[in-house]
Amino acid sequence: MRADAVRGHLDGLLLAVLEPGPLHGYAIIAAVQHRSGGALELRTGTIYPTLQRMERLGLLRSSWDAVGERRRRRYELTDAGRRALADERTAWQEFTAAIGSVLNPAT
Amino acid sequence: MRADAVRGHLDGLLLAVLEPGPLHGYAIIAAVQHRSGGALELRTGTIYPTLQRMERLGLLRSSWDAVGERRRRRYELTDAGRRALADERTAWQEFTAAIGSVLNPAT
DNA sequence: TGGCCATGTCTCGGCCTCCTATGCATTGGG
DNA sequence: CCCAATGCATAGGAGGCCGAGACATGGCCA
Repeated sequence: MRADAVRGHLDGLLLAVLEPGPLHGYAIIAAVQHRSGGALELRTGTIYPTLQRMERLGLLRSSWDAVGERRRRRYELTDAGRRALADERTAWQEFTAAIGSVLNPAT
Repeated sequence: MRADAVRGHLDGLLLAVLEPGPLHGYAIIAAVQHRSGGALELRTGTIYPTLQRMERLGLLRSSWDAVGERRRRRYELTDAGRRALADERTAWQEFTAAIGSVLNPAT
């Protein structure tokens, strides 16, 4: 599948994989890949700016997580993020219904 | 719904509405809007360059259709276009399965 | 012990694709 | 008589993801 097919749905993906609990960037990529059955391979150049933007919007909260000398940034959902995730799920339903009914008309 | 949400799926939409028979540009927009239940409103600035590109690719064939003094360009699928439509439908299934399983995990 | 790969975060430029705005022509209605 | 709807077309702009690369740590293996 074209890797950039996630365009417009990236926020929902990130919110969804963060729903069960906090993750850091690399783990987010792995979680998306795992939950999509290997189909979606996000790039670091894609998600880091997006995570920062989502934090600016108040959907995520981040903190540094020290693992020995190594540090990694741990992202977790805010309440606004959970609401945004619900909205993304609704929008996804409407989106697939709209495109799907054009692509495969019921008639 | 965000109007530019069709990004990446526009070709499939156009191929799909042309499947039953030839249409001209304005009618294509109306067909997409109708079949999507009013959710998808494409713009002329979006579809005309796309139709030209798809014709260059051999997916469509066009001819001038005279209605009195007015002329309009009638687009129809080629065999390659029908194959491309089948591919788009397969890709759509894989796409929705991938995003959907991340957004709403079975577990 | 030295090097390489995996892990991990981050930035910048580029490009694809769709949008907005605009122009132009014909036809019909108020 | 003018404006709206129909109809085609182009140009410029912008958003969002990608590719490439920089940089640092830690583990493995020769």
